[in-house]
Amino acid sequence: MTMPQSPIDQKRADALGRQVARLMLSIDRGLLAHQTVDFDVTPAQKAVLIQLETTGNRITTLARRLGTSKQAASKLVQEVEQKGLVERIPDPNDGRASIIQFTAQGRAVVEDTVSYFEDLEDQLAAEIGREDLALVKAKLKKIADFLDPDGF
Amino acid sequence: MTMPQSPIDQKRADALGRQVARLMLSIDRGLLAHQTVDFDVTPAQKAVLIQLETTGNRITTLARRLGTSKQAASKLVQEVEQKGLVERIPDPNDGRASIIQFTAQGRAVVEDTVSYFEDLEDQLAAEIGREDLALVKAKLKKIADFLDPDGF
DNA sequence: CAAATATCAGCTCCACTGAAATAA
DNA sequence: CTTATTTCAGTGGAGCTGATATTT
Repeated sequence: MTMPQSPIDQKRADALGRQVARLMLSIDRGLLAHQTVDFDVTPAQKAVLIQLETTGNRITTLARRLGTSKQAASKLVQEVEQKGLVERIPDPNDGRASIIQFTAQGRAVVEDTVSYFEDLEDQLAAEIGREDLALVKAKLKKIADFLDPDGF
Repeated sequence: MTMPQSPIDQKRADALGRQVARLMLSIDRGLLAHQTVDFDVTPAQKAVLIQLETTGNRITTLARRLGTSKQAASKLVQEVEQKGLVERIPDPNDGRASIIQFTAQGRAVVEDTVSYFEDLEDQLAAEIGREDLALVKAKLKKIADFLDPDGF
């Protein structure tokens, strides 16, 4: 793993972006390994589940948050619906619109994911210390808010 | 931005993964905005440029690092080659193999990216303090090494 | 001849878009 | 007429497998 590197490659390896990308990949793989059932969702479908609030959202809202067209969002919701994770219910206040909601199964996946992150953070607290982890989380949030004030 | 949320949505929003994902997106967008020239590389092509060392690599090495088949890697290299960012030179020690190297233009892109990260880290140091940034970077590296010992 | 390197050809899935239809 | 949504048709990205050429 530790090979001789050119100075510029060393800089590239040490860059903040590299560590963040590695972390992202690890978190993703860890989550996949944690799921007892294989839900077999594509990355875009997963993004829908991430952006969907447990209180329910409209297609238009999802499309805006996903940064895609309503058509694409609609199709992705359809796919996730067929997997039994969400359902559409007619909006009682607007006959044209529908509300996308988690099914009981979908909500269970969300709760499972939350518990994964709680476990992960426990592990990391054991590794680097609870105070340092809290500090890292706080600073990451501050950085993310600074770089992306309107972010999700 | 601050809307009433269900407790579980609050937990989801606060999870480490969320902050890391936001950061990842911001870094990506910032890099795109920083590039004066539009190189118009696809995400997969960008992954090639990230994994390629300035000392040059073989297709087989790239394929392993990218986690794809050699065929897929070969195709991506071809595409990036057509954009003038890398070139193939025959391996002097192995007539079967070739070495993928950055062209002068490709190397300029790498150096530009490194300078982007240096600027970004200066900005972040101004925002959260140089010591805290150093600590965050060190802890992130430790976390990444812990979760992904064989990582890139 | 067997193994390694790389490429070519053909195929599939995914994600997205624009245009058009429907309903409120 | 505008808004929300869905369906249809098409596009490009990204990956795979199988077959082939070349060199070691």
